[in-house]
Parts: sequence; C-alpha cells; structure tokens
Amino acid sequence: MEIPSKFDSRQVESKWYAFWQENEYFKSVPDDREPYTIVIPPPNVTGVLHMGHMLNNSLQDIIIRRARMRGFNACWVPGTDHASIATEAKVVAKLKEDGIEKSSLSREAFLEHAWDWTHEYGGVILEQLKKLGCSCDWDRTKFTLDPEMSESVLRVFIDLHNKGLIYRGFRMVNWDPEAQTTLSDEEVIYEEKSGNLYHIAYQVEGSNGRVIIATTRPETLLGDTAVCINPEDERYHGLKGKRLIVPIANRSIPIIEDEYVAMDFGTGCLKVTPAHDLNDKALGEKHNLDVIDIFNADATLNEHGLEFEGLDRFVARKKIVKALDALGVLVKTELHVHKVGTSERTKAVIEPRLSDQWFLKMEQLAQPAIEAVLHSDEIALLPEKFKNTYRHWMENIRDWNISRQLWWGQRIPAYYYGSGKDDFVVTLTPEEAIDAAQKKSGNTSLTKADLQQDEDVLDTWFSSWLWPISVFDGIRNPENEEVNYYYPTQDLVTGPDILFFWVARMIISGYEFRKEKPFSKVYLTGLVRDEKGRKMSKQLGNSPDALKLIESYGADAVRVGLMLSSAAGNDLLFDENLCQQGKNFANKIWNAYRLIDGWEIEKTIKPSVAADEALDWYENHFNKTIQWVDENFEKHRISDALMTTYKLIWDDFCSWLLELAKPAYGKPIDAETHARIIRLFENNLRLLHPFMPFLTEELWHYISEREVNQALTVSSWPEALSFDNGLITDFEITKEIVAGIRNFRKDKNISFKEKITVYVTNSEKELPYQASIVKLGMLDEIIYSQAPEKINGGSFRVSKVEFFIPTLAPEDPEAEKEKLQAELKYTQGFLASVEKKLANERFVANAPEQVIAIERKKASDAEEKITMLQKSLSLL
RNA sequence: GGGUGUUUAGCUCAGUUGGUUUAGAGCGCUACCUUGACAGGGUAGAGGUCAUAGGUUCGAAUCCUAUAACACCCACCA
Repeated sequence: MEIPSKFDSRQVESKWYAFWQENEYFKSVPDDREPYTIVIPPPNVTGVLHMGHMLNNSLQDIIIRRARMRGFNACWVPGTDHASIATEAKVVAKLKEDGIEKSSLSREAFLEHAWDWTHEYGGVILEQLKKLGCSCDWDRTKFTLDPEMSESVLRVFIDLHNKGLIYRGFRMVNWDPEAQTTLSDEEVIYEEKSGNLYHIAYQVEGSNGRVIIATTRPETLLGDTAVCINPEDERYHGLKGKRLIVPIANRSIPIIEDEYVAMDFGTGCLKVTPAHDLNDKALGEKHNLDVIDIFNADATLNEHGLEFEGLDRFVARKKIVKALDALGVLVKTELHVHKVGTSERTKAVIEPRLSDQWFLKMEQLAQPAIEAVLHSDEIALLPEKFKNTYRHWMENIRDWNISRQLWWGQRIPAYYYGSGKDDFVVTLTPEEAIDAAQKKSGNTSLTKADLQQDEDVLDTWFSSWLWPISVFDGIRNPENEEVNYYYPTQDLVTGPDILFFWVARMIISGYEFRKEKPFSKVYLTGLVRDEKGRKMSKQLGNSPDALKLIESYGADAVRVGLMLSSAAGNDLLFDENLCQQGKNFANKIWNAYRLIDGWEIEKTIKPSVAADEALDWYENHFNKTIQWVDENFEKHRISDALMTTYKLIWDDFCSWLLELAKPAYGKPIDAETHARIIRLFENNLRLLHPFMPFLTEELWHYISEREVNQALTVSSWPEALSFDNGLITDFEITKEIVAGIRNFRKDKNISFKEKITVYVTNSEKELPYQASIVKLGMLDEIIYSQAPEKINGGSFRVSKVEFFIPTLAPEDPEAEKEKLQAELKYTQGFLASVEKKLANERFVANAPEQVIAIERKKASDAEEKITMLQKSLSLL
C-alpha cells in the first residue's frame, strides 16, 4: 500500500474508531481472564467536553488500553450524570427565554421539558469522547436517571432509613434564593466582598442608656430576639439582666451572656438572629430564644418585615439603613471586608435558612472509609498528599443534607398521610406506601388520595455515590455475575475538587453496600489552567474549544500534549503549543515509517556491520526502556512513561538507529536488517498505542495486511526481555564520540559530507561500535596510533581516549593550546574537589565503601586525563 | 484564623527514600546546516549561587528550624 506523504488525522481517526467499534474491541463480558475495570466519572448529561474532561479521559483511556494489551479483560464503563441543580438551572433558563416561568408549570410538565432537553443535548459529550479515542464499552452506557439506576437509589434511601441513618431535621441550611433550593456546604463558594459594618444603637428598656451593636446585615434586626455580651466584658456589666428595644420593630428583647462573643470585635455586643445565622441559631437554642424568620423563599421580606414587606433583602437593607439614620440610631458605618457565601451554580448570595430537610448520619458510615484509606491502605490516593485532606474532612464529617428543593432527580420516596411529625412512610412505590401507611397509622381506610409524596428530590451525589456498584446493578441484584466479576474496580481517575463530593462518598457506599472497596487506586489529576495560571472557566472564556483542538491537531496530538505536562496531581498549565508538539511527534513517526517503507529490499546482500551494531544496541535498549515505562505506569507517572517513549522513538530510534541502518542513497537494504527494523518499529507502535491510538493503528496496517483480530488495539503489550547493559552503556560513549567528531567539524568548518580520518592516539584497543562511529562520523577510517608528525590537526577527548583529526589548513597552535588548557583547568578543579573529599578522614571513615570506591575511580580517571592533557600540551 | 502543599534553566517540570563526575529533561532561545523520511527537520551551543537565613552531617536540591511568596483545602467573628 502506498503511504501518503502526510498524516491526515481527521480521516484516519474516524476510520479506525468505526473499525474498533464494528469489531467490538471495547466490549467486555465476564470471562475467565482477570478483569480490569474503570468506571468513568459521569459528566453532566447536557455538558460539553472541556479541557478537564480531556485530561481525565485521556488518562483513563491510556490506562485501559494498556490493560487491554496486557491481556486483562478491560472494561471501561461510560455514562452521564443528571446533575440536578445544573441541568434544572439550564432548563429553567431555556424556558424563561421562551417566556415560560417554571412556577407556571406543573411538576410533570416541567419534567417533560427537562427530558426533552436531556434527549436533545444528552449524550453529546459521549460522542465527543469518541472523537478523543476513548475505548469505552458503549453498550454499557448508563445514565443516573435510568429506571434501574433510580430504583437503586431509592432502595438505598429506604435501606438507610430503615437502619435509622436517614432522618428529617429542622436545620439551618444554605438556601439559594434564586434557585430556591438548598445547597450542600460543598456547593457554596465563599467570596471575599467588601461591605459595611453598621454600628447601630439599641435603647435600653426603661432608661436613656444605649447599647451599640455592630452588624453587616442591618435588615436582620427585624428578626433579632436577643443581644449577647461576653460575661467577662466589664464594659457591659451594668447591662446584665436588662432588656433592649429593637429599633424600627420596637420589640423588647433580652440581653444574654455567652462566652461565644468576642470582646475585641466590633463593639463586643452581638445581635442575635436565630433564624438567619448558624451561630445565632446555636445561641438561640442554648438560651431558649424565640425564632423570627423575616424572609420569604425568594429572600424578600415577609410580614415580619413590617413596612419593608415584599422588598428584596438588599433593597430592604438600604432602606432600613436610611430609616435607622433618620431615627438617629445609626452611629457609624465603616468599611468591612468579609467573606460571603455564594451559590456555585447561580452565584446568588446564600441565605442561611431554617427548613425541613432530610439528612444522612455520616459518622458511623465513614469509619470503614477512614480505615481503608488512612490505615489499611486498601485504597491508595495518588498523589499521597491528598490523604491529609481526606483525613481532615472525614474526621470532621458532618451529616449530609440529601434533600434538594428541585424537580429534576429522584423524588424522595416518603409519603405523608397526616400532619404529625412522624406521619409518613418510606417505600419504593406509591402502592406499597398505601399498605405501609395503613399499617403504621392503623387507619385501614387510607387511600392513594390521602397520601402526599415529599416534594423534594435527592442530591445528585446521592445517586453518583453508588456509581461503581449501580452500573453493574449491584444494588438491586447484589449477587449478579457482573458485579461479582467487575467489582471492585481498579482505578478511578478524577479531579481533586470532588474528592469529598464524590470519591469519599463512593468509598463509604462501597463498604456499606458491598462490604468492599469500590476501587484500589484513585488517581487525582490537577486542574487545567491557562498559560497565565488561571483556572479554565466559561466565565473567563479562557478554555479552548476541545473539539477544535482535536480537529486542528488530531486527537493523538492533543492527548500527547495533555499528557506531556500533566505530572500526577499537579495542576496543568495548558498551552496550545503542547498540542503542536504532539502533532510534530506524530509527523516524526509518520515520516520514520515513510523512510523505512521507501527502501528497496534486496535478499542477496548481507547486513552492514553498522546496522548490526545499531540493531543489537537498540534491541537491548528497547528492553531496558520497557522496564522503565512499565515502572512509570505502575507508579501512575503517565507523563514520565510518555516522555520516555517519546525520547526512545525520536532520539534513539529515529536519530540513531535509522541513521545507522539506513542504506546509502539509492541503494537497497538487505532483507534481514529490514525485517529486524520492522519488528522493532512494530514494538515501538505497541508501546505508543495507549497514548496515540489512531496514528499507531494506521501505521500498523501499513506495515502489513492484518487479519481482523490482529489489529493493534487488541495486540499485546511488549514484554520486557532481559538485556545486556554493557552494550547500552558502550553506546552512550559512542554517541559522545560521534558528537565530538561533529563538533570538531563545526569548529573547523569541515563539511559534514567530507570524509575525514580519525587517529586514536592513546589506545590500541578497538573502540566498540567502531563501524557506527565511521558511518555517523563520515570517516574514511580510524587509525589506532599517534598521528604522523608535522600533520596539522586538532584533538578532542571522550573520557580517557584522545582523538586526533588532521586538518588541511595549518592549525592555530594557540587556539588548540587554549582549548587544552581550559579542559585541563576544569579537570584539575574537578580532581581537587574529589581529592578534598578523599583527604577528609571522616569521609573515608564514615562513607560506605561503594561511595569511596566511586570517588577513588573519579580521582584516578581525572589524574589519567590530566596526564594525557599535559602530554598533548607539551607536544604543541 | 487553622491546615496542606509548592518554590530547581526564559517556560513547564523530573530529581525514586542524603553520595552516578562541578544538578537533568522537554519546549523555547542562539548559531550553523538544508534539493535524499521529516524546516512540523538536522547538528551544536548558551542558560541555574536548587526562594532566603540558619542548623544537622564526612557529605544537603534532598533532613530539621525560621522567614517570605504563591496555590489549594477547612472554618467563618457579628
């Protein structure tokens, strides 16, 4: 087959992806091989591929492809997440554009819109993963809202409820007034904002005295039910037991004492609003205070807002400040920088709010997950530094608020039959609920119409924490063949930003529902940042279009670009130049094959000595390199594994081996050399395939016609054979000698095409790889003796061997002398440092033998070299 | 405020449990080469007092202490 002069990534990529799929190479069913399983971190169903996904999924693909080649039954399960808040927000926004308010729709009608949206945009991201080359078993694609997946979630809810671990509580939660939903602590982002600290005077009841309190939220004074001072605070001892009048509201509230109040902040007097602040709520409970909630769900003021009723909280704040000022009780206003919680999704300022929520008790559940990561090392976090973060979170774990005031998600399977606190049942279906409710209430006349299902849905993470189990149906059918075979999985690859949201909770659920870890290794990638170090985000518009990158550079190139600088766990500063580097690499390999392919093969000629030398060396070097690459993979140092392979192919294979094995221009190559080169080239492709699947598969089929089951994707990973290290280290010297000759030519302005003779002046022993030196140095011959006298020329040295090269032009003895003297000076300096070490008695007494032997060798080598240099100098 | 981590060449990073010459790689840079696989290429070169100050040791980029800058996580004092 004629090979085109350019590698056309677009055409090649779609061709081979289709081929792989047609032949079901990525499909996995349980068999007698050992499984290697990865479950994908499910991206948002309506999301589009961004750089983080590219990094993440390239890594997973590299790992799973290598596992497949190593003979494991490789199974990579893809899927998507319903992402309740994010998706619902998108649907609401879309409806708004069409002039439809969510509040005007029934739950059913809204869900219909949401499903339409999901069907329209859902799965786009999975198609994009195919473009990247991801070798997922697409027949296994799951969606967290699939009926079976949802059923698993509900069963888990019921199970945990029956175990007494799920409870309802009236709690202070993070309320997003825009989305009108609760957010978990993890979904709140604290932003530093500059605001005002208002100092407001409260009148002491029954006297003319005033007390100044400081607050950043003056509007909440309408909900004040106490003012608190520190009992140690002597300034306020006179106030103990008195009451104050809240301005505007004109309510009387008590002064309470608690050590919680800091004496050195503000005025030392704290207004207490139990309905609108977590700490105030705690104080309120401790001191039995009333709770006055002044907000509606959308954070406008309610009837407690008096004349400000109906105003938005921020509008009300301004008006109230004005009103306070008018009353003469606004003592002063100072600038104050503080952190304000905002919603990760809507950016709205979070309102702490008391409401009825469902919670999952975490402390007991977390114990096995703590043990597995921190003590038994059943699960490894890579890099290890995340262990500390994990420990900190797990040991201070708080109950998980699992209810969300949304419609898009699994609706909480609790059915209320009365208004009492416990008048509800938790069942899988509404039908079961009737039975259960009749039993629990003792009222056998209860019908479906008497039951009211909880309006809330479950937190998205409450479905994704089951992912590694539920994708194999291990919740509903815990003994099925699939889950028993594939679970626990091997690796999880994800970002450290969801270590708590997701990773920790999967570990918890794994031990709770399967009594076993969900995965052995967690590979935490860094965040992808732009070249200025900023996090890539839509808002900044600094995230390159992932698909465009693939189109312009090719998927292989983008994968290489991402891997080249993504050291484990470190953030990745993404620069498009990296993709260019990947593309250049693809081009290099392509052209290497074009060179080999272009040779005419002649069976009757014998291999050249240089080719034999080079092939022997490369075979050994290749085996050594596989070992190193394997080691890097074991340590999950994927970028090192790639860089090692990159250098192996570019430098060792192309620059050294091919240059040495290459026949003279227009001449044929002998069949044996050709066959050996092809075999080595194939092995290179195997090593490279996980990183650059498309290019390597394409070349694999150019090399020869292959049967369907002999595609590279399903071939084997090269085995690390034994090697002769001596051959490898000798060649390093050869490289230095060749470089020395090239340098000399450049120095003396001798063309690289002009043949020269080299004298080895101080050694009778033939150099290893002599034919190679002759070929790459473009030498006539190597003569092992002093150069004849009166010949002009210069010299260079590699370790202890001196090389002399004659030159036509009379040599400038001064320049040569200078060069020698510089070299001499360096070597003497070096020797001095080594001798100083050796002269130190304590060094000789304390250092291990081996180290001393090395130092002695250094010294004697240096001495020899000095002798040689001095001799050469004296000859000049 | 508490914690964790980072700081090595212009840039991005290695440096494998203190001793492989007087510290490495890739990219970038500089000079030269270039009709014979590849200019998306080749050959060579320049470039670092390993953040700073102390300490431990025969020996420190590597261990300890302090300081500084940066990053992230946790908490959230009105």
